[in-house]
Amino acid sequence: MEPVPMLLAMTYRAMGDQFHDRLRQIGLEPLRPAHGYVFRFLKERRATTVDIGQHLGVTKQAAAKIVTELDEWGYVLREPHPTDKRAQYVTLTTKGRDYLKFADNLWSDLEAEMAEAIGDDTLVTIREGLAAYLRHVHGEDQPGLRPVW
Amino acid sequence: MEPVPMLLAMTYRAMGDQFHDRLRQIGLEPLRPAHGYVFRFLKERRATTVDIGQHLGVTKQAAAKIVTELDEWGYVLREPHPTDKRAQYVTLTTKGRDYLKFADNLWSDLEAEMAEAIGDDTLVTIREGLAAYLRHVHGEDQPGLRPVW
DNA sequence: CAAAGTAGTCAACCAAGTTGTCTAACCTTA
DNA sequence: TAAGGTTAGACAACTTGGTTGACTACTTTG
Repeated sequence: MEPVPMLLAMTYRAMGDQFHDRLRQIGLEPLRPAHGYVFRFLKERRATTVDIGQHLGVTKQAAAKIVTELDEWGYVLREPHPTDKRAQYVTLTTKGRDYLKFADNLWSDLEAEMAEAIGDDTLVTIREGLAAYLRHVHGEDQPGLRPVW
Repeated sequence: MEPVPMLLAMTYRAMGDQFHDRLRQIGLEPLRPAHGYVFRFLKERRATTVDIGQHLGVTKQAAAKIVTELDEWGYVLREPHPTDKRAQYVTLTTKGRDYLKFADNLWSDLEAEMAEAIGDDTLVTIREGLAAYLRHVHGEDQPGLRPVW
């Protein structure tokens, strides 16, 4: 019997590959997973580079590289922090929000197909089961998002 | 609602981190995931470097590096292929088998804890659900194992 | 107000992959 | 059975995406 993490890794890759394929099929430039996760993070809150690094589970330097890329490509911009002169808030541009919206739709499609393949209730159970495990292991604070192969 | 792949990635990492921590707590040198996956692959079959690369989802050159490491560390050895003079079979040494056995016990422990945290039946559903999805997407041939961050 | 801590940047480095090239051996197939 | 295409493995150069370390400017705390 295969260990659960292998199943997780394979499924992660399978879904990611499909996502990636369809994105470029449509002609939208396929960013890396990290970029998408940054968008999603910024959608809900204002955040500094350090915050982003923490969320992704990488160093602030690595996060800074990603933010710089996204900035150059026009998906985010940096604005001065209102009270802390060292810091900057990174925020989504309209282009960034549009990309996220589009990607979310694509994810929905993929999940719908998954639900069709394995059953709606099964998918719900997977979702909730994994979430529950993460809460159990990590309590409140989010774990690193990056898989570390 | 978070996309499923994020949950997969976070869970993969959470379990992997725990595994890693306990391994070194015990004093056993913690190899990388790829090494463990190679052991598991070799347990069941004789395989060449190319086979291993395919299984992991990397190029044969990348696989060759891993095999060389494992060889130097004494976990595997290469023996001549009986009929094909170009090829070599990679096989587990006793040290390799011992490591695998140990790691498997550790995985069992972790899964048992997971089962306790989220319920036995939930874990079974996750297992079978993911496996079913993979069959649905990939048919018979195994997908690449490496997550590709 | 001094000391310790933090955000961001720069630079050097490293790990783990990639592509490309080559040789020797293998597999048609005509 | 020779010829042309394919394959296993090795070697080398390179790319990617991270790391650690050092430093400045600013902030927080005692």
